[in-house]
Amino acid sequence: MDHAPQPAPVLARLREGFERIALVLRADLWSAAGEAGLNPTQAQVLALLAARPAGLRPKEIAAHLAVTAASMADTLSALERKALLRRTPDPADARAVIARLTDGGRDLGGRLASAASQVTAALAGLSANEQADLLLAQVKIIRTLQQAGAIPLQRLCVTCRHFRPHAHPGEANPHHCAFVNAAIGDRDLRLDCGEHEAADPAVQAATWTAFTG
Amino acid sequence: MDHAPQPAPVLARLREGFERIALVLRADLWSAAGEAGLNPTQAQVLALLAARPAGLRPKEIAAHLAVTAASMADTLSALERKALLRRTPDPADARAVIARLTDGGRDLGGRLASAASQVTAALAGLSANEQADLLLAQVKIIRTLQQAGAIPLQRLCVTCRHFRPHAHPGEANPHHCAFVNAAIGDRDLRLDCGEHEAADPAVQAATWTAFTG
DNA sequence: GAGTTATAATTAGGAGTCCTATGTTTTTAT
DNA sequence: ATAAAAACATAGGACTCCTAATTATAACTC
Repeated sequence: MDHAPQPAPVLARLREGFERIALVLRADLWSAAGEAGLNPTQAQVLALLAARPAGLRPKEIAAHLAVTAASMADTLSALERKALLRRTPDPADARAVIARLTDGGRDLGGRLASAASQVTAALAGLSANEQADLLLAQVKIIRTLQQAGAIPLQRLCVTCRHFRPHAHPGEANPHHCAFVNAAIGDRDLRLDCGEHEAADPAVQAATWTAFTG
Repeated sequence: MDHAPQPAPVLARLREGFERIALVLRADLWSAAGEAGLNPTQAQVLALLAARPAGLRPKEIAAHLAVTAASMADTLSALERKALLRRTPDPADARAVIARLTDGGRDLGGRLASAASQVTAALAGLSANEQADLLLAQVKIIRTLQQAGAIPLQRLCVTCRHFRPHAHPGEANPHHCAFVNAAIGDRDLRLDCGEHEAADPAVQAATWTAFTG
């Protein structure tokens, strides 16, 4: 009869795994940002806005990074001081503001978004199939989080009106993106596509069924 | 001829996925910690030490959480002020100190480690197979990070001298843990086992080959 | 064994995140 | 028209997190 300590349930261990990896991501961010004279939060804002040429409102940025709007105001002021970002009035709403990167900010943000990372290096050790499965799992998790309201709307292929799941059954790249008019596979799925256009809720549900079915 | 923007390579998108999930983890940590009057860093220390009854040195804690020893001294002082932690001299080294949780700290740390989380809820939406595959991918990533020196030594099954990969070939739980003397499957792999004892490097390599091969 | 170098921890000083609460302005609802 | 709601900013405060310097001990080197 064994009396081993009770192992944590699998869900808790999976969360633990994400937490371990998250710590490395944060460390990577510190080193990449530090070289540019920034801190992690500033770097995250830059990387986010580099993918959003039209800019975002402070409130939206705060939601994406899971901080309050007041905290984000601090960070935006810091970035504005460094001439990496500009806040301009929103013509559509006189209360609001749009935060956009300056040319320098866009440069730096792009570099940060594609900076080398120890996590990226570790991911390279997985096989192509493992990478595809992992991306698929991430898409499922992120979609669930989005549906639960835990994160703002994400620009995922699987919620996009251009996405046609299993349009090419049996082939290596079974899905299709009507925007680029090309066949794509699981490993090509995007998490933040600049061309994303949200499909109708009903269409999204049907797409999801077809995608996972 | 299409001129769509170049999609980020799959490794960058996988990292992006981890970053999204990491943000939710951080938000979860804020809410769980906030109810206890703590902040995320303090909560992480508590959760880490709750699994280490023997305590850890400040330097080790700092390495686990990827901050400097100086920063960790701040946090340990804060926790000591709240009577959740005590620092005692290390008998083996008069320069050093051992940080251990008080009874109250252990209580709280245990509760934080198993607190509800939006990520856990999202993970519940994956099938049992997907969960096992995801855990397996995490183990591979974490082991690679460990080997690269990006994170301190982790107490993984796959580096433990009690672990016998594929000791029961063909069965649902093919592996075996000699410590608890029980068959275990991929979904039972632990990331921070209290009973972990590191195997010899040569044995670790052989175990890994047998495990993945 | 004496002297040098390395290590563990902390403190000091400063920048900056991040919170809650409050205030200001504009929009929307009644 | 008035009230309620929303977007942003500021104020005040706790605390993280960094680098650099300090103290004490340990571990080498000759």
